[in-house]
Amino acid sequence: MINIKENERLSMLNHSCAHLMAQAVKHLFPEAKFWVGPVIEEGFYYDIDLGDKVLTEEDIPKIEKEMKKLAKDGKRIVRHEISKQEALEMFHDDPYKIDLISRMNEEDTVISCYTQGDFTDLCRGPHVESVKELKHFKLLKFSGAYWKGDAKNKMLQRIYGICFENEEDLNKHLQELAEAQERDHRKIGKDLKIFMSHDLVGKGMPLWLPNGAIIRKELENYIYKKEQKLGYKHVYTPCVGTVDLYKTSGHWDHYQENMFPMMQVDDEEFVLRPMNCPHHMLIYANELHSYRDLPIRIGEFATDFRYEASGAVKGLERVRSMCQNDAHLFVRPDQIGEEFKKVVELILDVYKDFGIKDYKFRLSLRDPLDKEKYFDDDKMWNEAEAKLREVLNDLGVSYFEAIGEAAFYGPKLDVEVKPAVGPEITLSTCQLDFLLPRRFELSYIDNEGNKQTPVVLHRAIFGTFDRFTAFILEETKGSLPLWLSPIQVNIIPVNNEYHLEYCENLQQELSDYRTNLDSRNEKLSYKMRESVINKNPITVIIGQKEVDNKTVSYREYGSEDTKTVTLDEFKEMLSKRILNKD
RNA sequence: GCCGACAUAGCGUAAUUGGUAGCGCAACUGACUUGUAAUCAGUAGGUUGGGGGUUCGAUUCCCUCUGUCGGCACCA
Repeated sequence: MINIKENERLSMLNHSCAHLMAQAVKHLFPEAKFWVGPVIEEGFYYDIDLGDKVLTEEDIPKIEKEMKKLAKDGKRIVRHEISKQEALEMFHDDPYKIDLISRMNEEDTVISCYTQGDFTDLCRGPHVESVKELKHFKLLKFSGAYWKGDAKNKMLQRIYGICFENEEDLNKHLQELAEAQERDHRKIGKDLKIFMSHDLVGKGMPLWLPNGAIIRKELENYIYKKEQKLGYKHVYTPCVGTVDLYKTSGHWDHYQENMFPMMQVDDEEFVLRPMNCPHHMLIYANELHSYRDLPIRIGEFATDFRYEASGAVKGLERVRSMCQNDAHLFVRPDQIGEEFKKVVELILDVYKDFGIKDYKFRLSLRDPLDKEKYFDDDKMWNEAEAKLREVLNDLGVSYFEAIGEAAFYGPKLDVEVKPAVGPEITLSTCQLDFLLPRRFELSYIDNEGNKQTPVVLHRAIFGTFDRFTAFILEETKGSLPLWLSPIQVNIIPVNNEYHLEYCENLQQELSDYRTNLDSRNEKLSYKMRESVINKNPITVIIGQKEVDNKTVSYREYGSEDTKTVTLDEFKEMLSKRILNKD
């Protein structure tokens, strides 16, 4: 999918198109006042205050029509540079522009505006020469958006659109958007019977169907083995904890609103756990540790519950009950670099196995001005952030920094990916934490017999099994690799009367694999169609030829060729592909 | 949570300017016994998401709840 922002010409086109849209909106709704209209990866948007007018579905084509009309008039787009005083006068009746202008620094900012016909907008530019260049656009969606991105502010109306150089590019893009809907994990999850939900169970509480359960189990086995080899110790801990547990960790203060409400039982107070760090901290504290024992790596496939905002819930991607591929690494300060490196290497190793290539590392830092969210200890933060940066630079991975994205207890490295529909999500994470070990008074004994506080790395490779499954369904368009596929081999006899017995024996021979024998009284082409629709990776066809020659004929998903091999060759092919995560 | 839209059989959909709903696939029964993306015939399946209101009459109009979708905000 094209990134408009990365292309200079398209950026200019889209930004100009935002102005054209604003002009059209102003014509149709003269009371409109405009906030900002930036270019984004997906095109452009404009945030607009329309007073009491609420945009409807019917308004969008009207705006588009007006835009086309304006583009046809072909007015030139003219830049003026003005002083701050002039700008304040020019936009005196527009509180949004006044807000923007008054925050501009007169000395080092040139204030410019652009005029096209009867419409002038405050803007840095640059723009195309004339509105007549803006002919191949589409308004895509509209919604509410808080002024300045702050939920405490008034909600403005936002219209999204995209503009291209020519009609072919536009149509191609619209086609791609339609195709993205097809790979949405919610659609695939329904079609392939991977998960469901039900009103009676509740929002954001997916039910994993048998096919989904197989995928999840395979993922669990896969990562469990990897973690075992890396010295992780796996544990099981309860899904509830006392309120005091989370008061100790600090989560209660920070996330109470996003936890399921407290349960009072007799004189005790419990919550469904939203994360597992406190439980793991206490497991660490259960023993006295020598500096020689560290690092200690405690892992768990842990079900957590978070009362996510109703508007945030989405398929398996953002849920209220989830299972984390969680682990906490208790390390000495001198081990941070090495352990962190191992986690990043594990992430890269896993992504390679899954063929995930399109991701970004984000170094998530605190916002030093946000004293409310972030634990107030500059020394600790500076140390942690410097350490993390150092580790990343040593590793040589490219990353970008994001202020205000850290956890309350420390900075983190997040891996960001783009789902078929919607904004980027975090898949994997590794977080550096100097705070919780202090809160839980964790310690180890150093080589001089003194108590020291360990450092904790919180990490999740898959993130949650839920989200990872969602992502992998979209990556593969539901055509899962053999090792993950709920049904690995679908066997179709040409004729039940003559070939079924051979098929049954074959199924016996393949008992190490997940097979299905389709013995319904239907035509081969009918069953083949279904096998393809279900995205079975391998469909075996057994007819008289195979029975006579004692062979196996099979077709792979996405191919129309049939290969015929001996049973041994077939088994070897299966085991090889599964081993290679092919 | 906020703004907006939507909710018809297991799934995908049609229709009703207010007179209680059709179709395709799937399911079931029977026939057909099949060589690589749909064999034929028949049967059954709906409180039109829940509740309330307006009305002689509501699936259609209004309110409300729940859920879904697109964004915004949030995301330990």
